[in-house]
Order: sequence, then structure tokens, then C-alpha cells
Amino acid sequence: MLDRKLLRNHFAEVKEQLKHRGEDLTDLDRFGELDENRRTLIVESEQLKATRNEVSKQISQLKKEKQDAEEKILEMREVGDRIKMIDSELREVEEKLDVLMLSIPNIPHESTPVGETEDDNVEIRKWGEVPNFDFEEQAHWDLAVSLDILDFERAAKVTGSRFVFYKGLGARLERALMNFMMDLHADEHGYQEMLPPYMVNRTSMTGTGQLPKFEEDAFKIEDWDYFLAPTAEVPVTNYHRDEILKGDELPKKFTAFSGCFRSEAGSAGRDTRGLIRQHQFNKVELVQMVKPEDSYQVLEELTGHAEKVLQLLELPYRVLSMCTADLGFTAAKKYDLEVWMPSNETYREISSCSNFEDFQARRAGIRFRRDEKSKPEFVHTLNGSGLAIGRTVAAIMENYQQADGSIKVPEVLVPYMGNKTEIR
RNA sequence: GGAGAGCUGUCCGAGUGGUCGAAGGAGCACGAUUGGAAAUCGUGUGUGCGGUAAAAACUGUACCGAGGGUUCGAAUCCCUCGCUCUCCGCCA
Repeated sequence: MLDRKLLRNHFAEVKEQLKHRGEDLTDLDRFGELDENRRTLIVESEQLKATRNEVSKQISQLKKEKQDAEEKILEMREVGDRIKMIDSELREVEEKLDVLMLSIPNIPHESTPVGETEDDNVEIRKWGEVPNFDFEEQAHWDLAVSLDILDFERAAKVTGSRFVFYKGLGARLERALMNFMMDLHADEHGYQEMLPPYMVNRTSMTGTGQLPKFEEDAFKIEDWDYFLAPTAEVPVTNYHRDEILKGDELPKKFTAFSGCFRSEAGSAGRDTRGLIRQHQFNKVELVQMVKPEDSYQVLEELTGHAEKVLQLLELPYRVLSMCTADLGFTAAKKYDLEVWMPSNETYREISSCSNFEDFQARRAGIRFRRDEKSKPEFVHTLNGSGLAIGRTVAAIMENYQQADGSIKVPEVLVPYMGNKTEIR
């Protein structure tokens, strides 16, 4: 959510900056009227309330002195009715204003490249050597089914499409990656480990920006106002919702393993095979809450922490700075990490690292006090996948495949795989 | 799922219709005292929104789990919901 005062005082500039996102901004123009309307009503209502408070004191005094207060009571009854009318009008205006404010995307940071499509994303760096196989490489779903370590068919029977059973060393590989990533971030990168709830309520989904605009992308629990979390970002960022943190507690660094659930509405027909696009997948997430002046440096560090996973796994990747059109609703700046996928002969997204500045913090009410006496300020929130585990499994299968259809285990994972060096 | 108890400021805790943003205590901050500390004493100690473009100050208003209602007036009475605790049932 943007600062109302910013919008009030610099409307034209903000609108200009939002234009680069390429979203429809016609609703935005209603802001001025709603905002002014709201303030007028507040003034009216509060003046009447001040009167009522004043006269009520007099009534109390009169009664104590056993004098007649009937006239004032009648007068205040009328004032009370008017307050009720104004307040209900005010509530309507505020509701409209809330809906509007919650649907305005974040302002891109000045370092975010301006662009119109995903083709305008800017490659920042590349790492690693793309493998050059002297045999015909296979897609991970073919490898995995031959090795009997993934079972898509039975998952379709048991649940439906875009679900999977991991089996044997496939399941072991997923679990090894989870432990490897969590250990790395907790022990080496200084994050506090968390296992969050997989379901979250509506307020949390609104706090991090999934709602109200993207409800169709989420799985909703029938008869409950709960959603399956699409990412651990939601529970972990909301962990400190409506709190005022102490300045010296910052930065807060959390790493969380969780299942993630996405309905991926509108992506039917894309990546229908394999692990790339599932309704349920596992992910290790990095979340930070920091002081505003630190957030851009922290974005670089956090992205580096995600990259470290790929480097240790020796998977070739590149880093893209997402342009204004491809930023997502909540981010001011975002880097995508893309891992090389031999079956696609291209790089595929495996991590997204974003700085939301105070956009989520304002929605979720996450603030801090620099010291005892200073006013609360909004923190800046950041997060990044460190990494999406299913896609990492796919990348390992494809990049580490051998001529006979077996898969070499990346060296750092061997201890996590019960010292097995190959899946065959 | 059933029965009961509770939810007040950073914390503990008082408050059952008016003088309550809320007693008292603890904590914290500042000051006095001290060679220094402890103890003691004094002062202060929330947030949102509005008046106001920003900051400071001032001022109004709202906030005692959440939302409604009754009333001239609600922390206090009524209704709905959420959460916590205890007992029973069920269960991993």
C-alpha cells in the first residue's frame, strides 16, 4: 500500500511512475475525491463528537446537582443521530478508499529498468558453464519416470493434474535439498529457522499483497476464511504484523521451509509436464525486515544468499533485474535467478528476490522505533526464494544426468543423501 | 464437538454506566542524591486518524480481544465472532 499523504501531495508524479508498470490506472483518479470526501466527513463527525462529549459532562454535572437535564439530553439525542448518519457515510467512503488503496501497485525503484514486456528484463550476470552433453539429453520427467523416482500418473489419480509423488531417492533428493538449504541459510547466512503454518487467514494474505487482487490464484479452504499459503513469505512476513519492533532487533532474518500452493489460474497449458509448474511445491524462503536505509544493500546480500545455493550445487544460472512491466504487484525492485534447464535449452526461474520497501509493511502494520523516544516508522521487507526445491530437483536431474540415464548427486548433497553419489 | 473461566497500556493488575487514556505496582527514560553503584525521591512514559504541505508544538477524536447494538454518555450493559486456559469427548 502506498502512503496516502504521498498520493495526496504528489499525485501526478506517483501516477507517472506507476504508468511504467503498464497497468490500468483509471481507478487511481478517484483517489482525490474519495480522500477529500473522507476528510470532510471526519471533521464534521469529530466536531459533533466534541460537542457531545462536552455536553455529556454538563449532563452528568446537572444530574449530580439534581437539576433538570432533559433539554440537553434531547438535544444530544439529535446530535447522536447525526453522528450516526455521518459515520455510516464515512464508513462507505473509507471502504471505497481502502479497496482503491489496496489495489494500487508499488512504485518501482529508480534502479528498476523501465520496460514494456519481459523481454526488457536486464541480465545482470551469469554464472557457471552450461553443460555440453555428448549424448542426447533427456527432460527431467523422462529421466525421473525411468528411474521411478517421480510418479505423475498416480498423483493425477490420487489428487489431479499438477501434483506429483516423489519416490525413493527422488523423495530423498527433495529432502536432502531442504536440509542443505536450511542449514546453509541458518548456519552460514545468519537466518533464524522457521517452520510456518501452511494455511493463513485473509488478513495475512492482504498484508503481503496476495489479496484482494489475486484471490483466484490462491486455494481457499471451504467454510473457512483460510487460504493455502502460496509461499512462506505470507506467514513469515505476517509473523510481526501489527507490531512495533525495537530498532536494535533489526534486521530480522528468517529462513522458512514450507509447502506452497498455487492454483496458477490463467496458466493452463504452460509447463504441463514435469516439476516446473505444480499446484503444490516445496520452497525454502528467505525473509528480512530491515531499516529503510539498508534495504537496497540487503537486497543484494539476500540475492547473493540465494545464488550461493546454486553455486554450491554447481548449477549454471543467470540473474535478471526485472523491468517495470514484470515486477509484480508488490515489489519496488526484483531480481530473478534463472537456472539452466537443458530440456528447454534456456534459463528458467528458480528464485525471485524482491525489495518491497514499506509497501507490505504499511499493509501489515510492521513498524520499528529507532530508539526509545522516536516515532514508529515502517520497516522495509524483502524476501527471496532460497530456492524453490522442486525446480532445483528438476535442474539437478537435467544438468547432472549421465549417458545411461542415471543422475550424479552434486557433491555438497552427498552427505545429505546417505553418502550416495548417484541415483540409478 | 460439549461444559466452564478469561482477554485492560511494555508487563503485572484495579476498575460493573459519567469526573477513565484508564488506580496501583513493575519496567524503561530523564533528573536529584552518591566517590561510584544499590536503595530512595521527583518527573515523564502508547498508537491511529483529523485540524495542517513537511517537521516540531498544540488541539480534536478514536482505541480496554474484534465487530455491531442499547444510552445524552460504555472498559463497564446486550448480541455475534475470534483467541487463551481448565475439564470431558475424539485424535497424530
